[in-house]
Amino acid sequence: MSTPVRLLLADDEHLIRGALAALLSLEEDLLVVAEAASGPEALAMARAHEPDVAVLDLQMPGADGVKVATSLRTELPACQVLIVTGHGRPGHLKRALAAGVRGFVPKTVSAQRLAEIIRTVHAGSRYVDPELAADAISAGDSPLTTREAEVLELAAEGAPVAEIAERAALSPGTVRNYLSSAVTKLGAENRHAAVRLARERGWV
Amino acid sequence: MSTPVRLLLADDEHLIRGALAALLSLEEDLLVVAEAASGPEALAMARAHEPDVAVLDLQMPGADGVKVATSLRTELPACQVLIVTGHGRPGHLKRALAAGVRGFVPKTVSAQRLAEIIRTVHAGSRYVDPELAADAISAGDSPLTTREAEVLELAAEGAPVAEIAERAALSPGTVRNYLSSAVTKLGAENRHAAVRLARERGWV
DNA sequence: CCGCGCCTCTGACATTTGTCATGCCGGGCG
DNA sequence: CGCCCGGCATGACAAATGTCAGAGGCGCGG
Repeated sequence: MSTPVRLLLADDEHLIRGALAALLSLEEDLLVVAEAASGPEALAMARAHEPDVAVLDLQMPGADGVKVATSLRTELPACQVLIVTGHGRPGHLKRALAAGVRGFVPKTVSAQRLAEIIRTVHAGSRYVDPELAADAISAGDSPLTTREAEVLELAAEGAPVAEIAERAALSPGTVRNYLSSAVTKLGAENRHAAVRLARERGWV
Repeated sequence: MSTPVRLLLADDEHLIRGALAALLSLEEDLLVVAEAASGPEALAMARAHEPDVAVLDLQMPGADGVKVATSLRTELPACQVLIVTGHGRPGHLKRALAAGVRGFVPKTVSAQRLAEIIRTVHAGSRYVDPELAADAISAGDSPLTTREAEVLELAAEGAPVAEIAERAALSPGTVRNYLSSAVTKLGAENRHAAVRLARERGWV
């Protein structure tokens, strides 16, 4: 155990981040070199400190964990990314993995486990929480086409068809068609239930 | 400082709870005597250990922090309740205060501050995060009547009017009237936007 | 006691949806 | 090359929603 693993912690909740930093610092082979409270800040900190492992919260102001991971992938290829999340939605895991994230764990793990996982990730292996993985597999891939997902996303705010049509530069009729097919594919009662379902599965 | 303040920590995120317990234990006058990961568990722990202060997360499985606080109020009047929350919605604060909660803080505070606030609450004072308080004041009271809120809540899942009517034991026409008046009061485009608004303000 | 606000319902109407059939275009694939 | 799929659109019809007017009952405060 020569040089310690240099960590970047990013989470918008001060309480959590501070507590985490303190706990991880107790581990002799881990060293927290930077902390951030938002996506952009995390990126800046990473550039400045070049950590070995970045522990990112999935939901942060500015840019979410996956977006930050994507940027890091090209800017600091040597830095492994580990995503920590409160409520893990299946789709997020998929997106994260696609972005080159090496680890994905829920906040329900203990600090002990997290430390181990950080070491695992730093060693070059991947680690995905078994339960989240199972969810992701059972949820399967999104059956929605690009446009269907796009329209569904716009519908999420409860906007009427006319507004969605305008914002998506589509005819109102087309919007209704997409909405309709999305609703059918998801087996939902109506567009709003469809939005809920798609959200739950992380497809939007 | 003769006897330490006995604490109950309740949060469904292991990582946070553990980290918090460790950090707060560093304070000489604070002692974590029990931990819980859900509403019911928190209640059981409180009964078993009779803590001086209960630090509860707002969102927990089973029963949320406010519900737990309400129960504690009658069962353990000596136990002061402090609510910690991730995203503080104005309405929640109001509900919490009405339930006899003594403190309400966002997770963005530092552990240091939290320790101080715990002491404040234990001493019998109240503490509410200034920013959340400002939000709550500017958001004002809910303009919705009991039934309007009730119906809106049922509508939140995207259920059709017929189902809402059945679940609320009302006639479909009445449901539509309530929905309509709620939508007007909130200045929303339609029921779904109304649900979003009411949620943001913590009125549902 | 009277009025007011809330709860409840009905009926009617305009508008917004959901659903379906149908058509055109363009890109990939056997 | 021909076919199918996805994107895009129209038109038409049925069903769900939003909006209004009106009306009876109940409880509370002036």
